[in-house]
Amino acid sequence: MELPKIYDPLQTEDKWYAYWLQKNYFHSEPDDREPFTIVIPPPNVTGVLHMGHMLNNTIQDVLVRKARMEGKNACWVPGTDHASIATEAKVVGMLRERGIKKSELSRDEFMKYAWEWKEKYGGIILEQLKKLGASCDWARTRFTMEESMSEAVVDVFIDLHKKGLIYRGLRMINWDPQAKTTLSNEEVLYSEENSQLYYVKYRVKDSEDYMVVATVRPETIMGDVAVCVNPKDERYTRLVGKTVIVPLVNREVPVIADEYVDIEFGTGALKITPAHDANDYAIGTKFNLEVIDCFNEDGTVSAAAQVFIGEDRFKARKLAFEKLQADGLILKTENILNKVGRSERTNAVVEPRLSMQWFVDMKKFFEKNPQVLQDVMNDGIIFFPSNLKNTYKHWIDNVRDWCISRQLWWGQRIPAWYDEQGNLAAIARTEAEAWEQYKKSNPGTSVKHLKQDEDVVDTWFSSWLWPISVFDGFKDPNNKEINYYYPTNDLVTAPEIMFFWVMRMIMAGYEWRGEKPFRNVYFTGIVRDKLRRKMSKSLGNSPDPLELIAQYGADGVRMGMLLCSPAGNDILFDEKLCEQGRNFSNKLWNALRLVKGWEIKAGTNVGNKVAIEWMQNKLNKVIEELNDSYKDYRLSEVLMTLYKLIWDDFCSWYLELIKPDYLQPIDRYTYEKTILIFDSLVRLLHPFMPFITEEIWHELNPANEGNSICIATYPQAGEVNKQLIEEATLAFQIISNIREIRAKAGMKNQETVAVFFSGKSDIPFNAFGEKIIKLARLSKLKETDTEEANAKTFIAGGYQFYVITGEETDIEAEKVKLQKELEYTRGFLVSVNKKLSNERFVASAPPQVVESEQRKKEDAEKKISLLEQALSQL
RNA sequence: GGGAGUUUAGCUCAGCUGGUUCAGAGCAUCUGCCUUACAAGCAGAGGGUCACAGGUUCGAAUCCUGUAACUCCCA
Repeated sequence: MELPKIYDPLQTEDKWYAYWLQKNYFHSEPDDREPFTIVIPPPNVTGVLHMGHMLNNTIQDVLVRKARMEGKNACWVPGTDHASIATEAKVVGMLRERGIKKSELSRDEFMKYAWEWKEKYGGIILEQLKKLGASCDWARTRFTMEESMSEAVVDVFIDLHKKGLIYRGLRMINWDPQAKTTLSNEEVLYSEENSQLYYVKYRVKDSEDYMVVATVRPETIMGDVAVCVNPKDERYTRLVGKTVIVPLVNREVPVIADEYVDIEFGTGALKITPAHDANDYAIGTKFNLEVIDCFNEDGTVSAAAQVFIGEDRFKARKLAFEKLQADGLILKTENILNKVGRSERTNAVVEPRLSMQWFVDMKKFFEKNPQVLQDVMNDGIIFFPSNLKNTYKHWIDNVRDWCISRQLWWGQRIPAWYDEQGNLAAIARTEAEAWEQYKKSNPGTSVKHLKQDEDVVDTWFSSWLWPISVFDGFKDPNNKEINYYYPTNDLVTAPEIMFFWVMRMIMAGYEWRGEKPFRNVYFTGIVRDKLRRKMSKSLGNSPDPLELIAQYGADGVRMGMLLCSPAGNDILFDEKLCEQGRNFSNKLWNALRLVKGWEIKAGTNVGNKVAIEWMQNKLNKVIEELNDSYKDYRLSEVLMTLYKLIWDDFCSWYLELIKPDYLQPIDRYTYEKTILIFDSLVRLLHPFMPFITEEIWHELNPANEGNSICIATYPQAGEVNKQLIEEATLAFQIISNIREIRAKAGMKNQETVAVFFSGKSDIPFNAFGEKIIKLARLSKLKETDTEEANAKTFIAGGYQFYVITGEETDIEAEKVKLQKELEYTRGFLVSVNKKLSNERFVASAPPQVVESEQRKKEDAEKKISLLEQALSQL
């Protein structure tokens, strides 16, 4: 059978993925083995795979595949979240295309369309993950809006309310007066616009004095309840505590002082309109001020404003200005640039508006569950990288209550019920239950109907339950699965959602399971482009992952992503990285071609034993290093180490060492050992490059037919013969030195060269003598006690080598070279001696360090004497 | 405005509790090779005042202080 010269991932990847699914390797059921669990950070159902997902899921797959090979019961639970805002926007868009307006639909009708949309498009991203090779247990796929998970959400709401951890309160929201809907922060676009700044006189009561207040929104003057200045502002000290008269409505309001006010901006005096500005609202609350809402929901002036009633807010601005001017209260106007927020959908200027919302009382929650902070701080839950612990603490220390209601339909509807006047009547799952509750506390009520809250809960209010709810831990808190899989092992996610999601999962874990949801949290970086811009759809700077996979193979892309993505660091994505991954695949493939191309003859080539043993020892040594890196989740380091092991040690050294001459067969012993080594290498690499390793693993051994590398054993480190590794390193150094000399002398590859050596060292290289002759293409390698004339020389491992290139040696150049090395080594010796003669060093440095300095000294002295000898003989 | 973080080769990054095996890796660059596994390759080479300025120490990329630039989070 002929293997093609270039590896083609398209040929293998789909084939093996189908095979794995068919064999059900990724499915997990509780059993006696140690569990290894990861729950996927559920991607948004509206999403398509982007580079962030690629990175994140590749990392999870590496961890899961390794655990599976280690014999653990690996379970990776996939799923999606319902993303209320994004999905609702998509559904509205779909309806618009069909000529349907959301406002024409009932809630139930809308939900039908939404589910239709979800069924059609909601699974795309999961299918894409399969292309990447993700070894999820697909039978466990969950969705945050499915019935049982939604029930958990509602129950949790009710439970928190009972515990007094949920309350209803006012909050400033972004209101779109054109669409008459609330907007999330993400749906508001801010831009710099030209505005007028009006300087308005507010008369001081019972005085000829007045204050000047600068505002861009004179139409909100009717809602003013105070004027605020900075306490440090000496211009106004005399006025603090006095009363001023609000123009247009002649309301008497106090002058108050608060640090918040910027002395530099405008006149340093700020009018306080709690109903129409979030900061003003905060100050209003602090000073216990009245709230006067002077707009209706369509942006017209309300009756509460007293004047301009019914006029549009922009018209009212003009009218207010004219009236103020007529009253002689305008000092001046000024053109300024300020940030104006507009609705992403209607482009209407967003109106800050107070509205009743549901909140989770975070402070109380943390008081009840102090482990949420403590367990992270004392590494009960370990963060990678650990410096993110600071950020986590900072967040918790400065937490604000979590607003969980959203003015949308797509999501779990809030289980709150109101009477006809809009008073809260009950918190209950169903109308019947609500009714029963209400009647119990209000016997003989005249209320006829209860109405459920129109809002839904925040999507994060579903996601924070994810590690528990995917195992039905709410429905059935003591079931076999939750007891087995929870707490999960690793969570892999982006640092941006540490607060939105990670912290809240930890909260939920302690509140309802009394236990953390996961042991380790690995924070990936943000994928950026070469210009350090975040990859985003709107910038169009994100490559299509599926196209990348088509071009470089999933293995190539996985490797490209992981090669330079240390935990927590941003990764600057460059297609070149995938190219490197593809090239590596090809390298592996060609190593296979070489090995598979050999004709095998019986017997043992004793000369290869040293190479085989070296490679086995090197392998053991590297496995230890890999384990260390894995322990700290340094996956890019693991991958780089494997890359070098395979490319440099295995391909460049080992295969060249044992490779028979052209068209010559290989001995069975060497062949079999090589297959075993190769087998270990692909098993080590499998978590990173699952497809090509599966393909090669099958090619290496016909006995693997019907089996899979997915469940093959992960290689264990054996003992390491350090001496042998040192000998090999020296031999390779010698070879490289000779090659360099050959290259400089312009020798042809076929030409051989004679090499002599003298000197002694603790590290012998004779075991590799034959191999040096082979790889450096020598005619002979002999010890000598006389000086070889007309030779190029070098020193390695305490030996002096003479390479007879046949070329006239430039003695002067040779002298300069040796002199330079001699000087460097002498300088080195001086610094080492300085250290060793320093009593404080010898006394205070650890003995190991002193010992190694001693060794350095001896080596340097030896080298100096060799160099001096060589120089004197030139 | 408050907080956190980053700054090491042209690029992306390692460098754990200070000690010339600590100044590294990969990519890129340069030179020479189409040597029948691989030109998506082989063999070699060059490249850094470890952001800047002070300090602690026998010794600092590593610890401390300050400065500058950038990034992120919150307001």
